[in-house]
Formats: sequence, C-alpha cells, structure tokens
Amino acid sequence: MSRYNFRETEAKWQAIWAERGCDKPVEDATRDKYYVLEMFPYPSGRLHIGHARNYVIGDLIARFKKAKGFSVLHPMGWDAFGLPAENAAIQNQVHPDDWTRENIRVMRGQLQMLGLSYDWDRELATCDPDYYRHEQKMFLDFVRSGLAYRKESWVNWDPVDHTVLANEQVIDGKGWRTGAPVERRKLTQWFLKITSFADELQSALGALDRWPDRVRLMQENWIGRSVGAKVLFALDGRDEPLEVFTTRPDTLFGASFLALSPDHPLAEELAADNRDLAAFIEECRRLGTSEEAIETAEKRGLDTGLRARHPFQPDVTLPVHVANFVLMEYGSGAIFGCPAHDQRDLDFARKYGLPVTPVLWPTDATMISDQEAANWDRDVRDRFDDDPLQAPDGEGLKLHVGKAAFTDTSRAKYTYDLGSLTDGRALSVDEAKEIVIEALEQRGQGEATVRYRLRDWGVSRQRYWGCPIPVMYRVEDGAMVLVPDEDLPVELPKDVDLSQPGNPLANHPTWKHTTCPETGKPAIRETDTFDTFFESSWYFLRFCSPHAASAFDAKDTDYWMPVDQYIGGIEHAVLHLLYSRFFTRALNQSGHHVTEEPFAGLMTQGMVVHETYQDENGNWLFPEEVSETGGAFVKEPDGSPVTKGRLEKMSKSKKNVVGLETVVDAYGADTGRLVLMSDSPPERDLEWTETGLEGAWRYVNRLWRLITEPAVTLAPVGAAIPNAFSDEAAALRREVHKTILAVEQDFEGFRLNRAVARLRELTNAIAGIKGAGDGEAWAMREALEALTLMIAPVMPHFAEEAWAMLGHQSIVAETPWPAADATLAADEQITIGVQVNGKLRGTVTLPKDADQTAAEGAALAEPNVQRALDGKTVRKVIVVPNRIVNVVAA
RNA sequence: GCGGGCGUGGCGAAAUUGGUAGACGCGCCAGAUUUAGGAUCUGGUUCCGCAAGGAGUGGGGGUUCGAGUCCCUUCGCCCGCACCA
Repeated sequence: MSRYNFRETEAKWQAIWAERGCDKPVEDATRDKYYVLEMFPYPSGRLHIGHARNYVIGDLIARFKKAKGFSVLHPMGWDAFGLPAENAAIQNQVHPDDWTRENIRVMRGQLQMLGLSYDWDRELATCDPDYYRHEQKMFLDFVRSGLAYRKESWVNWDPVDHTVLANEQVIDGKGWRTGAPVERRKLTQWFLKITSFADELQSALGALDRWPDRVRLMQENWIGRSVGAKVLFALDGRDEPLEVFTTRPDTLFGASFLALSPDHPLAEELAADNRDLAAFIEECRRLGTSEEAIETAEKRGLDTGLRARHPFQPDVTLPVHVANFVLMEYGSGAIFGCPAHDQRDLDFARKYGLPVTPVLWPTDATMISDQEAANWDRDVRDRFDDDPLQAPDGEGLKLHVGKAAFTDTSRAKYTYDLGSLTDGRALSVDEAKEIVIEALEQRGQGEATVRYRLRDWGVSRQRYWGCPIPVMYRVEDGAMVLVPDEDLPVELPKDVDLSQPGNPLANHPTWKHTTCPETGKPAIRETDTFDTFFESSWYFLRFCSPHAASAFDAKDTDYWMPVDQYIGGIEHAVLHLLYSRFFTRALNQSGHHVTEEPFAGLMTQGMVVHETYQDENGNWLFPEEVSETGGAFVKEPDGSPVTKGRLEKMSKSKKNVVGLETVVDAYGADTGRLVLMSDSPPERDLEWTETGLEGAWRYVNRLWRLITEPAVTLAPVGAAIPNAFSDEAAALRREVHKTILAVEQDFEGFRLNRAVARLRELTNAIAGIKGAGDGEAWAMREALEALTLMIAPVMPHFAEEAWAMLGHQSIVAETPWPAADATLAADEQITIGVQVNGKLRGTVTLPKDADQTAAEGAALAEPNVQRALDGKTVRKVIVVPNRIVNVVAA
C-alpha cells in the first residue's frame, strides 16, 4: 500500500511552479482580471498555523479564479514598520532594521513552504525607502491640498519614556512599559482630514455589497453620523454666544442648564481668574478618559457663574456649568441639559439641585405600562418627593420623573410643551424637532446640522521605526517648510540610540539639522514619524506597479483596482479598512487618480483557536505538559491539578500555539491546508485539533491510493468516449458533473468547507465503483481527473503529483477548471418525501419533473402513506414538483 | 446602556433559502484483516423504544398544507461601541 510522499512532492512542484512562472499574472485584455489580496503581515517573528488560514483562503481563491480563466494578481508584502521592532532592539541589542529583515526572511520561507501562489516579484516591505518615499510625496500632496494639517491636541503622555502613547498602550491609566501614570498633555501633532470625507465614507458603505454587514455596521457606528441642530445661547455680559449641539432640539424648552467640557476654550478662559474652576478642570484632566475612569466616575460639575439666555424665553436664564461628562471632541464641546429627557442630564441635575422640567408626554395613556408608572412613582417617593407633573392636554396623564429620564421616542405620539411655538396640539418627536429648528433659523439662533463621531486621524508618533514626516521648521521664524519633492525620501538614520528615553530622532545628534530650501538658513526636521497605518493605507496600489518610479502607475491601477477580494481579520474592521477607504479618496483629491473604493469584496476570516490549560496558580501550560486521567487533567511531572481553559486564539502567552513547521514536517503543507479549509466555514472560528489533522492525512492517503491503484484500469489519456455506459458508470458521471457545478458555486460563495465535503462525497462515490467495463474505465478517468483538478486549489502539490500519475504531461497550475455538463448533471429520478398532515410518512421515487397527477398517485399508493391515511378522508393534496407531496387528511 | 451576531447529535458542522433535519468529517461501537498494535476495509451511530412507533434544531407562543428557516416573546453565550449630547 503506497503512502503519499509529501516531502519530495511539495518541494518538487514548488520548484516547477517557480521555474515556469506560474504565479505571474498575465495582463491580457481578453481576460477578466481578478485581484485577490490577503492583509499583509507585520513581520514579528514566525508564523504559526493560525496565521496560515488567512493566506490559504486567499490562495484557494487565487488558484480557483486562475483555473476559471481570470488573469489573477496575488501579491504579498510586509507591513514592516512598528514598535515591536524597537522593543526587540532594546531587549536584544539588534537594530530594528536587521530584526525586521531577518523576520521577513523567515516568514517568506514559511509562506513559500505552504505553496502559496504569490508573485514574489512584487514583494514589498514598507520600511524600504523605495516604498516610503512615495508616501512622503503623498503626504506633501495632502498638505498642499489641505488634507493634512498641524493642530494642538490632547494626547496620552508617558512621563518616564517621554513619548506619546496610543490609547491601546494605556492600561489602567498607566503606561504599558513604564507603569507610570499617564498624563494628558497638549502637543502639536499632524492630522489627516478624514472628517471631510465622513459623509461620503458613510454613504458609500451602502454600495459595498460584497462586504460583511457587520463590518459595514461597525464603520457606520464609528463614523457616527448624527442629525441635529446647532443652538446659539446668548451669554449675559459677553458678546460671543455659546454654540451647543443637540440631537434633541425638541427638548429645548426643558433645558435647565448648560455645560461646558473642561477642555472648552471658554472654560479655560474663565479659569484664568477663577481658582476653584481652574482646580476643578485640572482634576478632570488628571482623571483621564480611560474606560474604567468613565465607568465609575460620577457626574460632577462646577457652576461658572455665567448665565445664558434661553433662545425663546428671554426672561429665562440658565446657569453655565463646567461638567466632567462633556467631551470637547464631540459636537461643539458644550451642551444644554434637559434632565427630564436625558439620563446623564438628570443625574447631574439631581446632584446639583437643578430644575427638572418635562416637556413631552405620551398622549396615549396605554403607552405607559402600569409597571413603568409604578416605578416612576416609587422613584419619586423614595428619592425626591417631587410633585408629579401633569400633561398640558388635560387628559389626566401624569409623567413622574424620579431617577429615570423619559427618553423613549419610539412611542408614536406626544404632546409637547413648546411654549409659544405651538398651540398645544399633539406632535411627534420629528414634528417638534422641525418646528424648533425652523424657529431657531428664523431668529438666527441656530440651524439644522449634522455632526460625526469620527475625528481627524492623528498620524504623528514619537517613535524611531516609522516613516519620517517630510517637513522641517525654520529656526529663525519657526515657519513650517515642506521638504521639496526632489529631496525625497527623507531617510531614517541607521545610527540611532534607542536606549535613551524620548524620541530617538529628536535625540539624534545630527539628523534633524538641515537647511531651509527657500532661505538656505538653518532648519530642524520634523522628528515624529507616521502612524504605521499610513503605510498599509496604500500598499494595495503599489502592488499594481511595484517597480514604477512613481507610487503607482495609473495604467496598472486602472487595470487591477479595485481589489476584487480582500481577506483578513475582523480586528481591522474599522482602523485599516476605514483609513484605506479614506486614502483613496484623499489621493483623488490631491492630484492622484485611483478607484474610490479600494476593496470591492471583503471576507473576514475567523480565528484558529486551540485548547488551553492552566495550573493551580493560573500559569498557562503547554498541552504537552498536561495529561488526562479519567476526565481530570494533571500536570505531567508532579500530577498537580490542571484546569482546562476555553478555546483561545493561538498566542505565545497562552502557550497554545501550533507551529507551522510542526504541521508541515509531519503531514505536509497540503494536509494542513485541507484542515484549514474543511473544518469550519471560513468566517467562523476554527478549532485546531490533532485528530482533525490526522483525519485529513487519512483522506489524503485514501485519495492517493484511489488514484495510484484504481479498482478499474483507467481508459488511456484522451481515449474516445464509449458509446454506452452501464448504469453504474452513468451514475458516477452524473455525480461528477453535479459536483463540478456545486463546488464551483461553493468556491464562489466562500462555502469552502462545503466544497471540501462535496469532494469527499465524490471520493466516496468513486471508491464504490465495482464494475470493470469500458464505460467504468472511461468514467473512472473522468471522475479522477475532475476530482484532481477540483481539489487543486486546496491541495495544489498533491494535485500536481496526482495529475502526473494519471498520465498527464501538462501541469494542473496551467490547466483550466473542469467543464461541467449540466445535462449530465441532471437527475433522471428524484426521490421525494410524502407527508401526511405535515408528518413524513414515506418517500416515492419519480421521474424528474413528473406531473402533479403522477406524483399524487404515487404518493397515495405508497404503503406507509396508505397506512397513515387509514380511516381518514383525503381533503387536499399539495404537490411541490421535485420536492415534496403533502396529503391533508382528516 | 446602545448596536450586532449566534444557540442544530458526544464534537466540528450541512440543510438547494419555507419542502425528506443531521450531508461531509471527528469520535465512538461492532466485524474483517493482522502475532499484536497501528494502518486499512465493511457495517452502525440524534434521542426514547425489543419493535411498531414516538420525540426532536435553547424555552414558550404564533403564521402556514408544511417552520432549523418567517413573526412575537423569553433565556443563554459571544463580539463591537461606550459619558457621542
């Protein structure tokens, strides 16, 4: 019995593919193009089997599309800038560049070991000056078209390392490396104006119909469009009115205070001669904005003493507070508080004894449940003793506001108290909003407006291992000057001291000193580098023309873009995918020309998860350290108890990583690929198990034996089709052609696990063939060849070897997808279920498309059906052709 | 709190989108082969029941000739955002 020798086979075919240039795209005008791309990796060390899933999915699609006749672009590169390289440099005394390049070398080898069909001539690394010079140019273009600007903003500042930290690097309010409490600091940073595309980025999501709904939704939430109104409040004793944003202008008559963010310019101005206020603002800033701080912080505020005028009630004055729950980054950094209809405002009002004035009531008493009313009553009694407020329409309805604000705008109709603006008739929330906005506009005290949650993208990082920002600041007058295009790239210096705290480029003795190209006088370079998401926002364009002198060649991007299928993890649902969508638009607006939507199709693959174990002290253990005895888990050497944890994403810290080499050395790349493709749908998590791997290996060998030792002597290659087939041979042929059609659809629809299941079904059908006539010999060859070609996208090396064993001189990588004959695939006989009153009682086999009468007759004649009908009268028979017969009887 | 997703055998999962629930595989059981183990092959494997039969897609209700699929309700798990005015 022969065993498939993956060791020799895989290396052999990888060499042949490379030699024949199988993975180079052909830019052929007569073919449709297909650009398939997997999110490129950060070269952090070694790939494990979990990483491989992403690439194998992409490779399957690439190989399938190529076999279907597309001109396929399938490139790979390295997202090579980033902080881990600097950390490794400090820990291991190795330069970030050397560390990164060594990792790239290792990981490239690992990808090649998997037999992935990349065009390696297009490989790029973002840390290469030949790559980042182009994004420096793009940045200059952005500056020139107003899409990049400098602004002072609050950042997380690590006082020990002297560097800005990203939000993700602040853990419990402390720096992740130093453990020092993070300070908020105002720094001047570069921003990209993503907000100017907020509306477009949101509305265009609707057209991305090959993106997962959930990703579109996440982007929509992130952009956070909200429609509302800007309201101007006149302030006593000041000329400038205060601007406030609200999504509920209909509650304006319920306003009882205004609140400013501690970071609001007006608050800062007032604090200049108000020591209490200055102290309060300082305290708010210290508390920070970490999630936990927000969760536990109570609403706090301080009355500034300032008084505002209600736009419609000039005699009503509202106190202006500074409140810790108002964000400077959203809206205008100031709000009006309507405690009766907003929970936060209510909490605040209760704490500081501010009035609570309901202005809307449901008109239909039945709309408030008894329970709700009772709760309100109880709240009032328990906590506040307020008099219930009565709706103005005299229907006797009471709205009690205890500690729960009435915010339910889903109820159909309301009665509003809009002061002089209405006659007290019932209005919907939307109607009331309209009336208020109209009145505001008439008086010049506000207008309808749209605000976004999205903020401009801060791209400055005080790090070494990133792309230098190509500007300088003149020493004599501090003017910002762009580095001229012809002086690009601004290269990172190689000699850098990372052991000192602070910005390594700023610490460099000479690098930052340069000369202003306009005046010839001394200037200092910008010492910040770009956020590494900058590099990944356009790499898919560079792949189209990797060797062009400019960033990309419109001729190439016009041909290849957009990416037809992008594959990656859900963790980039917002960040990278939103930045890239912004980038293409920004490029278009700054003189480049590219497709607006970079990724036409997106698939987010699930994680590969693996078992985890922890000892008594909560330390993670390798699965090899654990043994199972009678349902209990113990640690190998000492028998101490072990807890089996949940399935977790493979990670070094949890000690549940399965190395790529471990799998490939023992079972071959193809077996590993098969497991990754067959055990779960691609978008769902996949549990990696040794038994699953062994099962896949058994299948590989079973298929190998079927091909190398077929039960029937195969017809020669290219033999003429026999005139007649036995029933068995004809049935096999039907199965083959059905499978081709189905697998094709499954691949197209990313039902990859289903496709593999169908191929196993076909394998079972082939294995069951007993006859040995000419028909069988011919049908068997047809079946084995089709199976080989169909399994090729999953197991490319195996398929090549099998194809050669079947007597072919050609190679699978250059062979088209098998042609399906739809006529052959059609069933002649169909077995359908027969129900009596909806319960299955039997089955009948009928010719395909049998007429209703025939189906009905056969169904009623079926013995089990007759038994079920015994003593009943048939009322009605429902026949769904080729599907089911249901007999209704009583 | 807001938004979204998911609950199907011992396990991973299928189900032509309202039409024979559990394909395919893992595991398990029995048998064959084998000195033995492994590998391989054959058969079985949703549950209850000797069987006939009955029950069954987290629970409850509804629509329909017919519901895993649609609607209402409820429970559980997972994910995203989170003081966003």
